[in-house]
Amino acid sequence: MDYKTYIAERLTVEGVGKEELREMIAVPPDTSLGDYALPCFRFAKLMRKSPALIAEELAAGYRTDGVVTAVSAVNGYLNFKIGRAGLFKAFWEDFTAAEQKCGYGSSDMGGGKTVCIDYSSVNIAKPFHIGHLSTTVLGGALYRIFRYLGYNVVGINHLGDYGTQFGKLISAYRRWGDREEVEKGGIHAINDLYVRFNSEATEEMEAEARENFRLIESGDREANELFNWFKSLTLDYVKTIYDRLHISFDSYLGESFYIDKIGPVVEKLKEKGLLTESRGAQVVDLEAYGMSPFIVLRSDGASLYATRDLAAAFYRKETYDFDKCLYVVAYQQNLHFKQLFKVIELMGEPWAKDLVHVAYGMVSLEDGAMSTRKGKVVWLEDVISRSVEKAAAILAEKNPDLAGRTDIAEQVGVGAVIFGALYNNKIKDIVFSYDKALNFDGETSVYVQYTCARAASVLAKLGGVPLYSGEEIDVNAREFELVKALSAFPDTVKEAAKNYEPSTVARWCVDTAQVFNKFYIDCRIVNAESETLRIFRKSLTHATLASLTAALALLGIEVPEKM
RNA sequence: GCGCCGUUAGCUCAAUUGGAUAGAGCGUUGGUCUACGGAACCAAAGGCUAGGGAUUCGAGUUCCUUACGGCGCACCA
Repeated sequence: MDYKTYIAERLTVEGVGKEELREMIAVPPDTSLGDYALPCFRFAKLMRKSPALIAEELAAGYRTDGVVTAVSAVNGYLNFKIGRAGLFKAFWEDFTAAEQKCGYGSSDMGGGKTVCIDYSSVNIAKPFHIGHLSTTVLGGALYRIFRYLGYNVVGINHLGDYGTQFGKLISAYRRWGDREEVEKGGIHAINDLYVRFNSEATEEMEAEARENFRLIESGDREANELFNWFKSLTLDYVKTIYDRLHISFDSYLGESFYIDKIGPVVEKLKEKGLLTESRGAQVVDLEAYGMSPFIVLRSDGASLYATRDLAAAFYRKETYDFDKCLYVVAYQQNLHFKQLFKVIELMGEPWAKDLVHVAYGMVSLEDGAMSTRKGKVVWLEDVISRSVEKAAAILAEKNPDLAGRTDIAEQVGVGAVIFGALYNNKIKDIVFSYDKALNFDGETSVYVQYTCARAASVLAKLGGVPLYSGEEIDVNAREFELVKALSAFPDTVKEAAKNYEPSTVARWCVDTAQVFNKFYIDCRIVNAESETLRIFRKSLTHATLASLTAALALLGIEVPEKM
């Protein structure tokens, strides 16, 4: 049991539930005040007494024991001191119990409920640029975090595989393309053709492109052969990147899949009387909600991206009966999702409230916005390979005799790219620079991995020493800090899920690594002063390594044993 | 013009969702190894939390307002 729960269960405040009390318990800014604290100000109105008096009365009424050894009332705060002896015991029980299930910090709070996560969602024929990194690693991290909390998770790559751009691509290929060149150059060769078409296109060529797209739709064999070839080249390409980033999906159903599912949804909109005609298009009027109309069908009768999203939402609800459906998409599309969710709500679907737009910030370059058409882009595979090259170079210098250097460089280099994208609040905009992306110093995954390697190295030296088995121990300040940091991990994972914010986990990794390094500097582990202490510190080191490894794994980052 | 988001140390960012003296990293300056990995650790300097108002025991956090920046606002995705 964790300390917050322990304290809450032994407190009685009239009119306040145990769960609410637990939520209110905070960690004081200074350990000398106490280890946990309950601010009593909120009770003042209810009880018609001053917070200071309430805190004093609660302090007087609290029975201390071996776990909570002292309570004190200071300025309206009720402060609790946790007994240093026996402190580790409680943590260790939690830790080992969880280790035997799915790992420390895991939980069954999801109860098998389903969460759909729409993320990464690549466009056919377009290479990955740095702007795609956020949705990919954010989605991947949320996927693993929810799974760790006992949810059934469905990862969906909503492929952009429908639209006139594919007609353009076919036109471009037929004009300038060459089978061998495309096979050799892969997706970048395709992209070059597309870029060229956009810069050289005349009215005539645009018309031809529209015709080519119509051919794809109507099932023309040659057009579809070409399109499917582009599609498979794209999927092969993105899978190599997903493999390196440790990302996977349960579904690759793209926009084209929903074309024949649009009809019934449009019918339903009609039935509900939501569809009106405006400027020749079929729309849902959202003026009453301060939004522009949601266009369902264009004036030529064709569907739009929004229509396919609508059909996809219904399909997902029917197929997976999700408890939540997340869309990990940049905030650029705030309005689109607000409209989409509102339309579903207006259709009378109660699950409209379970749709969540997980919005994140935009990436730009130091000299402005990226532009594929202008060729002003940073490709993701370049960033990854430069990061891995840098890791390899440092490894060759610092640890030239290390076995398996190639794999370790991959773990370190790729980890740095992922971690960099997950460390800050997702809503923040990012100005990409290689300097920052390839930074291995300070608050980085490299620091955390290095800390793990240190821990692993110590553990290797302690092979024969048993793990902790319940002895009473005096815990010093450094050790205590570490136990406290480790104890915070389960709540950290839950908070990350609640706010759809993996950075919470990334922050915890760095904080905990810092605390461990201080402990490591100040406390002898291998040559501890006594056997009891050696067992205890080994166990603490073991728990740190296991927790950090689990936390990084949630983010998609591996931990090398040596580096 | 309207809407949404952002603004915290020189730079990049945190802040337990309204709590006690706003914390880290980078950079700068100065230190620490005859102990387990120096990709480490310690210390110093650096803040009117963009400006102004309001709410209350208490505001970086909530509300109003101004400024600056980003994004969006009808048949692209």
